This record gives sequence, C-alpha cells and structure tokens, in this order.
Amino acid sequence: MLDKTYDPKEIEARRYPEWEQSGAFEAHPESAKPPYCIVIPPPNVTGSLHMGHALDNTLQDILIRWRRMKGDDVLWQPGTDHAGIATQMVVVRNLEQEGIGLAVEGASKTDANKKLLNREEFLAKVWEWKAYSGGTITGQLRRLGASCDWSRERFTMDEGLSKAVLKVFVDLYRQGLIYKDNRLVNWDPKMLTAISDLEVESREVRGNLWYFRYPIEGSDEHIIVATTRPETMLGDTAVAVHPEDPKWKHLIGRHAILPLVGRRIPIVADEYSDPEKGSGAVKITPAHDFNDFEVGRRHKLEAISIFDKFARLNDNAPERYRGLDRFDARKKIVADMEEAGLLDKVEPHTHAVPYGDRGGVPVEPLLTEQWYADARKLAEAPIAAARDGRVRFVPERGREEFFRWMENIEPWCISRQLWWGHQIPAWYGPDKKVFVALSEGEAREEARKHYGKDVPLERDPDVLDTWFSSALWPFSTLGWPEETPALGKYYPTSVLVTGWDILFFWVARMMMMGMHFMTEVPFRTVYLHGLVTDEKGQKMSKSKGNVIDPLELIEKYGADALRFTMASLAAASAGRLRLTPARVEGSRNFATKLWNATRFAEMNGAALPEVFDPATAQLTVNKWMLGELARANQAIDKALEEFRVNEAATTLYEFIWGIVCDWYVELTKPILQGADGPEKNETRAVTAFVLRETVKLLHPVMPFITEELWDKLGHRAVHGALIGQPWPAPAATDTAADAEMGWLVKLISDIRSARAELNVPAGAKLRLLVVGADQTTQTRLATHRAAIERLARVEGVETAATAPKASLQLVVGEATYALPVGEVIDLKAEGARLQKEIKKLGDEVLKIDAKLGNAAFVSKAPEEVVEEQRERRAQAEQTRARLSTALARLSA
RNA sequence: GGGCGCGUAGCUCAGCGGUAGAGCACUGUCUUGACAUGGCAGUGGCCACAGGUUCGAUCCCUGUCGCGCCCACCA
Repeated sequence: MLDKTYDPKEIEARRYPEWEQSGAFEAHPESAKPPYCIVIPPPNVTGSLHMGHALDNTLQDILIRWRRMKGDDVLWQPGTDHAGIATQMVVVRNLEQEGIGLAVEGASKTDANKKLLNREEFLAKVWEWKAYSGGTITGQLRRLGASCDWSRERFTMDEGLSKAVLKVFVDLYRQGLIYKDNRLVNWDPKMLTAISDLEVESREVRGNLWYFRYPIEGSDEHIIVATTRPETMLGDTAVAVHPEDPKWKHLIGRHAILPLVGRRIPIVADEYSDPEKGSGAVKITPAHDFNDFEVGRRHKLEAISIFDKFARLNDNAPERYRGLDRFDARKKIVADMEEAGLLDKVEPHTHAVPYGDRGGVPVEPLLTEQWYADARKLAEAPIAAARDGRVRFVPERGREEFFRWMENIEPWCISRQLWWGHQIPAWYGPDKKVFVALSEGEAREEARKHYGKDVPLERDPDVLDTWFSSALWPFSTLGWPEETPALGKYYPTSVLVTGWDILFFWVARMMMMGMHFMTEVPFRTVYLHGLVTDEKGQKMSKSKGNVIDPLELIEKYGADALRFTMASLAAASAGRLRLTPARVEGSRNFATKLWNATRFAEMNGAALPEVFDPATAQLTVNKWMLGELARANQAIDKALEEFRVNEAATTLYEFIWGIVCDWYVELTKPILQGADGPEKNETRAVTAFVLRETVKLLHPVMPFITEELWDKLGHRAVHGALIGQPWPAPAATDTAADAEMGWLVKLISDIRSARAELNVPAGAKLRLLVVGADQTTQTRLATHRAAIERLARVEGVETAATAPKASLQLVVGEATYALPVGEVIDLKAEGARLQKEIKKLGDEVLKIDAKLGNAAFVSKAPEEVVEEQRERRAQAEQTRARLSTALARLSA
C-alpha cells in the first residue's frame, strides 16, 4: 500500500536518473515522427538556478513532455553559455580573494607583491573554474525535472560552436556586415571594456546642475553653460546656442575662452541647443557625449578625449588634473571655477545616468576603435518575418516591442576588451592592415599575397560580445555549419520560451543571424513570460535580500510542487509573477491529495481488467466521471496549444481536487465498499482508468509524482515508464449522465448547506422526506440513495404527501425535500432561513422582470439570451413558490 | 520625454459583453476506514475613478489618478 504521504525527496532522486539513463529524453532525428524542438536559453555555465530559470525551464519542460506524449519526435536542446563578462567578473573576484590580479596595462598597482596573471594564465583559471562549477546548473535543471536531451549538451565555447562563431564573423565581414569603426562607445571604466547599448541601464541619480561662466573673447561678457558633468569641460571644443535664442544669438560666431584650460572655443548655432534647458547655452564635448559628438561632426569640431580607460584624466587635461579620477576631478574643477568666480550657481538636479549593467559604475562615452555589426541591415529580414507571421509572438504585443527595437536599431558593438570569450579572428600586419580569416594560417596566406612576403601578424586581442555566440544558438547547437540530420530536421525550432528581459539581447539577435545564415526563422513561436518577483512585486536581488532559492523550495516541497506553482503563475499576459511560498505549499498539498486519492483506489481494489472499454460503462456516476475526464483532457490540450499554461494547471487542479476527490471518490464509496457484483467491478475499473489517464494528463506539469503513481498503479509492468506513454485522446461525454449528476450534486450540497446553517449537529442522521417528486426524480433518488445517505448524512429516503411540521425544507427542481428535525433545531431559525432564500429568489425575479420589461432588450438581445432569462425567471419563481409553501407549512 | 502593461474579496491572482471566481487568510464545525499537507459549511467585492458606446459593461472606447516595466540626448 502507498505511504500516507508522498515523499518527493526519495522519489525524485530515484526517478530522474532512471529516465535519463533509459534514453527517454533523447531525440531521434532519423525517426519519421514530426519534429518538436525547443532550444534552452543557455544559462551561464558557472551560474546556479534562480527563480527565473525555474519558471522558464518548467514551462519548456511542460511543453516538451506534452508534445513527447503527443507522439512528436522531441528535442529539447540543452547547453550553457560562457557568459563572457559575467564569468570573467566572477573569476576575477575569486582571484582577488587569493591576492591575485590581472596584468592589465596601466592599472595602478595597489600591492607591489600582488601576483598578476597574463591572458593565458587567466584563461587557464577560467577553464579551471568552469570545470569546477560547470556542472552545477545542469545538475539543478535535472533536479527540477527538465527532460533535456543531455546527450546533445553544448557549450558556447566548445569546438563546434566556436567554429560556427568564426565562420559567421568571417562571412559577415566579407559581406561588409561587420566592420571596424572609430566612434563613441559606451565604455565601462570598471570592467575596462566597451559594452553595447543594451548593456547600459539608466538610473535616476540626484546630482547637481552647475552653471559655469565662460568669458567671451575680447569682451567683458560671459556665456553661461549648465552641466551635470563639470569635469568634461576640459574637453569642451565649443558652446552651442539655438540660432533663434534671443538671449545668446548675438554671440554666435564669437569665441569663448575655456576657463582652467585657456582654449579658444567657438560659439556655434545648433538646433540641438534647447533655450528652455539649463541656461540655453550648452557646452560641447564631442569626445565624451553622444549628442555633442553629433554637434561636433556638424560643425567640424575637434574631439578632445580627456579620459583614459579607467576614466581618469589623461594628458590632454591640464597638468594639475592629470591622473585624477573623474569624480575627484569634478570636485576639484567646481572648486577651481568657484575660486575663479566663474561658478554662476548650483541647482540640485535629478537626472538619468547611464550605468554599466555588470560593472555597476557610470559608463563613459569614449572615442575608440571597435568592431561593429550592421544591425540595421541584419534586422531587415527579421522584421519582414515578424510582419508576415513566419514568426509569431505570444503574447502578441511582443511583436510590437520587437518592431520598436528592430526598426530603430543602432550599429551593434560586438568587440569586448575582455579575455574570456571568442577571440576575434582578425590579424594585423605591420601597417595595421587587417586580415580576417578562419585561422591564423589563412590570415598569413592572405597577408603573404598582400605584402608579397611573410610578415609578422598580430591577432586582435578583443573577444566577441557573449550575445554574438548566443545569437547562433538555434543552429550552431544543431551542428551548423555541417548539414547534420538534426539541423535538417529541427530547424526552424518550434518555440522559444524566454522572458521579456532578453527579447532584444537574445531573441532579436537570433532572428538576425538565423535569417541571415539559415534563410529561415530560428523558431516559429516566441513565448514570452514575465519576471518572477517576490510577493510585493519587487525584483529579487541579493542586495535586497528578498531572493527565494528555488532549490530550497524543491528541498522543502518537492520539484513537482515548485513546477506546479510556476505553471499556475505563468499567465501569458503577465508582467511580473509574484511568488509566495504559501502557494508552493498549496501545490505540495495538491500532490498529497492526488497521492491519497490513489491510495484510496488501491485500498478499494481499483484495477483495470485486461480488457476494458470505458465506453461500455453503465453506471451514471461512471459515465459522468468519464465525461468530466474528457472535458479536462480537451481543456488541457487547448490551453497548452495556446500557451496558456496557467489555465492547464488550473484545469488539472479543479479536475483532480474538485471533481475526482470531492465528488467521484465520495459518490462511489458506497459502491466500492458495498457488495461484490458488476457495479463494483465497473466502478473499480473506471476508478483505475480515470486515475491512469489523470496521471498522464498531469505528467507534463508534475512528472515525478505521476511517474511514481504510474508505477504504483501497476501500469509500469505492462506499459513501461509513464514518460513514454501516449497522451490520452478525449472520449465522448454523456449529457444525460451530466444532467443527472448535476441534480445529485445540487441536492447533496443544498442539504449540507441547510444543515450547517441551522447548526444541525454534523453527526445527526435525519430522515429525508420527498414531496412532489416526478417519476424521473423518483428513479434518480432510488439510484443514488446510498450516496445521498452518506454524503448528506441522512437515513432513509421516503416519499411523503406533505412535509412534516418541524422540519428543514428545501427545493430542488420540482420537488421539495423535508428533513424532520424535531427538537434539534430552532424552528424560528429555519423560518428565517427560508425567508432569506425566498427574498433572494424574489430579488432575482424582479431583476429579470426589469430586463424582460425592457422592450429594447427583448427586441435587440439574441433570442437565446432572452429565452435563458425567461427560463431562469420561471425556475426562480417555481422554487420561490415551493419555498413559500414550505414556510407556510412550518408556521402552520 | 515617448511607448506599453496593470489597478477585481484582507493578501496573491484568474475571468474580459448577458448569473463575480480560485488559492491563502478568516469564521463555524467534523478525528466520517484515502487524505488534518484533510472534510463540510460560511464571512468577505459600488470589479480604481469619471464619462462614452450598447438592449446590457468588471469586460469595448476616451480621460483622470495610482503602481510597474521598457525605450530615450547625463544642459
């Protein structure tokens, strides 16, 4: 017999390896079955599972397991990402604790004895770290139950994928879609690398607006500029004013003398300058501000870079500021300007400051040479594909977001001044001529042709943006550039499941690369889900201390409970998904409930005969139950087809708990615990059948407990593991059985309510007298007598001409039911209860009358709506009349 | 500054033209031979606010307020 409670820990530990080793997760590209493929959003190889992963991978696994049972040849392609900047950061931090640093050029050495690693040494350390922690996240995905085909696991820096990266880079370069350019980039002075626009996040910062006076050459006049960044003034090469600004237009064409520097800078007219902002005149620092750069370009201004890569002032700054950090320089410059009497005023000012999302310090626009991908060109095909529906977004507004980004895209800076990542396949000759090739050998070959002799080449030290390799993920993992069977079969993949947060970072770029290299979308559907937050809707973060560890929840409640919670949370439309541990506990209780229903079935000899056709069931309760199963089955299929995973979860919950446990099990107890015979046999078989099918329907969401129950129910010996079972096909429903059971459920519920309301002791068994029942009802009462007696706690069901005086009365359909209570209850209370019921019905009649009395309603509303109102009115009126009779009887 | 989403029971959320729902919490009650991680019965809602469309609006439209997210040139 089953234990009293379900113990997830032991079962999960046992079931997962069994599945994996049996090959149940493996794809079969050679099979004739239709393909269904999801590529996993590759987690950081050295990361660990957080709530976002738990949600994302639960949703994927639900779809995967469902389609596998549906008979598709399923591939859930797993793997991990080298996560360049993130991993490098972690390893650097680890090394720092050991007193080891990186040999970075120009860094101020804080400790002379500090050991410094060169590139090669550092990379060895990263690989060491990967070897040490690389299995963590994949192990945790296994604990979650993710049925990935691990035999095909890939890593963005493994040999095959690196090859794909090289080829893509070289091809795009040769097609002119990758190029080098010298322009302003977002520079992270902490990570010491360029980053892309997307890696910059704006933060509201309270700062100041400083108003500086710049003397006008050859006059006593000053022009006042306002700035939030005083330190950049050292790089100013102009002041811009609006051409129509009455305040300043007279100065256009004159020059100002840049204080502290002494440089003569022009005052130019440019519409960029907004007379309403600041002083109306704006200082122009082309080397350190994106807008100023544009202004500078228009007016052919010099761009004077005053920062080094650490954002310290360089040799272009006056001597006394050199080497100062930008924020120290800010203070000093403000002080110096004030001393010089050139500080007009200071206003507190809140504004958005761009921060590097990894380094966490403000980024510095810096003029450097970087590699760029022509995103505008690459975005054309994806935009077209999204427009004509070759790729679909769920929810649909994802498409609009996608367009908004893709249509306004800027060149994508793909080079990073890091060591961990795919090193750019570009080599430079002595004259800096660049040779881009798949290998150093090929580069050398080209160089020889170019120079007419062998020359020493130097490889570009930069690596590619992590998202460059992730962009290839849907085809690189399938073997591209080789034309493998897997690539042929699974590309385009079926659906991509991911969060809104990486729509641009990742989804958009996979679309670009997929369209360009495969000429087909990488996935037919993009299913976007929200962010898991704490119960207050706050993003989980270590610094806030509100992180809930999914592994702790798995430990405490089981993986199935966490999965079920994730599934119910995942409304396709949602923005943020608030997680409360209480909800996970509820899911655990749900698992226990199913476990115990099965335990009950087991104790009562529920078993499937060798041959059993549910369509031959005779008993109303069984026919109804099978209909409910069919309805649940259909609803789950429909919900999953439309990516309404939460609806599938809700359906399962209501079906299993609300129908099977609350009603079917209770209603059939008299049969199962009664005399042997065909009725008992049928009910045992139907119970076993329903549980068997239920376990299948629940399996995608709760794989562990269902596999265990499948085994315990004895199906395993006959059919094998549940994971490989075919998905149930819904059977027909029986409307007559549904109507009869609807009546029964209402009768029992009404009796229970009335009893509870009048405080009839729960243990008191009353007689049930039926007045005015028609033939159908008489038959039904006879059929379900045992169930009624048990569930409504009555003793004997008898027909009577009139209700006895001291009784509790209720009306269901055409009949009145009286439960003689004698001294047990207060008749006044019963009178009040009846009056309340009568008033409720009266109110309803009035409401309906108002509607039906409205000529516009009767003439304009659809016929069936009007008819329905008439029926409801008749029903209410009839019940009210019967209750009035009952009330009269009571007080007679 | 622009765009988008969300305001439904004490809390977390479903529902989205025609009888307002769930889970948790709360109240009463029950150790009924599956389950107290449970059963049964309840309490609780001007469906944010104001207009409009409609025979009819929680649902569609417009505006207001509040919350959140994304994007945007750090004057």
